[in-house]
Amino acid sequence: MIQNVKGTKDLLPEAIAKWQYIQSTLQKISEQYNYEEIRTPIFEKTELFSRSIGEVTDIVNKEMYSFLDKGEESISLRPELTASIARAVMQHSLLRQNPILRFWYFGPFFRYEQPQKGRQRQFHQYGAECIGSRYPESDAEIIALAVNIFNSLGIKDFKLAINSLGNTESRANYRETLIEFLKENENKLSKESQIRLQTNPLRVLDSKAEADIEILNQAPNILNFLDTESRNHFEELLAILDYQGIKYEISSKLVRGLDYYSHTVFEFQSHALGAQNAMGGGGRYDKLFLELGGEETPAVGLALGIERIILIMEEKGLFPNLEKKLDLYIVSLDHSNQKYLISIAEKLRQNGMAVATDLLRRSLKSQMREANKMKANYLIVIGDDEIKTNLLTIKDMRNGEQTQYSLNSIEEFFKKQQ
RNA sequence: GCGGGUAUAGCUCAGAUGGUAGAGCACCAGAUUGUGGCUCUGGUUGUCGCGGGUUCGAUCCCCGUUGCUCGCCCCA
Repeated sequence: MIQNVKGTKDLLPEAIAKWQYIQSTLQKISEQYNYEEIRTPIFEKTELFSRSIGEVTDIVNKEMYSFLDKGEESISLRPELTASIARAVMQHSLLRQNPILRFWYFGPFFRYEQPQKGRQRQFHQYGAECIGSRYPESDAEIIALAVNIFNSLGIKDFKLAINSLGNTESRANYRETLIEFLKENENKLSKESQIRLQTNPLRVLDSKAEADIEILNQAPNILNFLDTESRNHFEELLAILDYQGIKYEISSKLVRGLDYYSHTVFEFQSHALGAQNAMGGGGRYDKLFLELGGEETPAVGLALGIERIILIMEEKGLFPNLEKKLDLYIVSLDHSNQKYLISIAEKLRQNGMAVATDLLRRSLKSQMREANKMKANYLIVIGDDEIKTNLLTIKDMRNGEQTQYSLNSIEEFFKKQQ
């Protein structure tokens, strides 16, 4: 039997109810913050991602689904959306019409990795991007948006880790000092970290190897290298968060994997997840537009992992009762009445009711069982008596009460119910 | 790319020192041929992941392989 591709999942109807619940919350909160939905293509030219995310990052190096199309052009399934949004903003000159843009998105993303808990090859992200402001108010808005989403979903048990990488200059200064420090301790570092020392030294800070952590405790702190501008930005942001009562933890070793971040970086972490404890994260990317060949444009963004949020919500029992109820099930005693039954079902659907009927010519008992299983509120019975008298028997499935009505008065009856 | 665990009915799982398999749930039908839920009765479903080896005989032992899963790396 042909099976789904490794790292992908089918979303069966039971799961869909949860997804719709989450999506409607995401849309509602996004709109409250005046963010507008944006949808860009599932695939882009590979170059867009390699230039933005960074050539040496794992995402670009080994995790992208890339292929040559029939025009011999290298195409990649999107591993994230920030680059696509930047591309769309530049391509349509959106900033000429509006100095500030607020977008949100929801959709599938693709990375070729070994699947494990909370990590798939096709996964889904919600994200928000605030483009055009260099001020910390925009960082704070993005963070508050995320906090509000978690609140609305009932997720309370999480940690907001926050750090500043500073601007290009202070980041470069720190990088040099860090390399010097790491080289002194190179032989004590893990193999992974020794490699990263060459390719992307800042990310050595992220290492989870115990030996590395001990060494890193002695490492220079990035926050001591922020210049005045960078420090002001960070402190102003923290002051806004304090004022809003948003709790955070400054973690000077938080360095996110994408190259384009500068100044603020942050991550939402939860213990409910396994090893993949980040349920969302983001940061400021003031240099991204420049890297992509556009004008320098300050921006800050955020992404949440939907599968991880669902894992947390399932574990904590945060989903409300999402059971769907059916308005009405129509049963017939004799299959020769099918045409009549169908015409009544159609009529009531046109009045806005959700109506189901039996398609297997089953016994009355079986039809009733199915109506019960579908949680139908009402049942209409059609038999010879009903046809003779031109009345319909309607039963309230919740209390078992049964009455007879003409078709017209049934329509009236259901109008009142709605 | 690397390491651990695991694979038996649609689902969750039992099983025997090797003699070709069960339970619960689900599903279907029935319990006064015009009435569901609770209860009761009956019923359907498996190449015991796949390939090879040992054996009179393998779902069980051995080897290989694949899927799933958890972890490393990295990320959401």
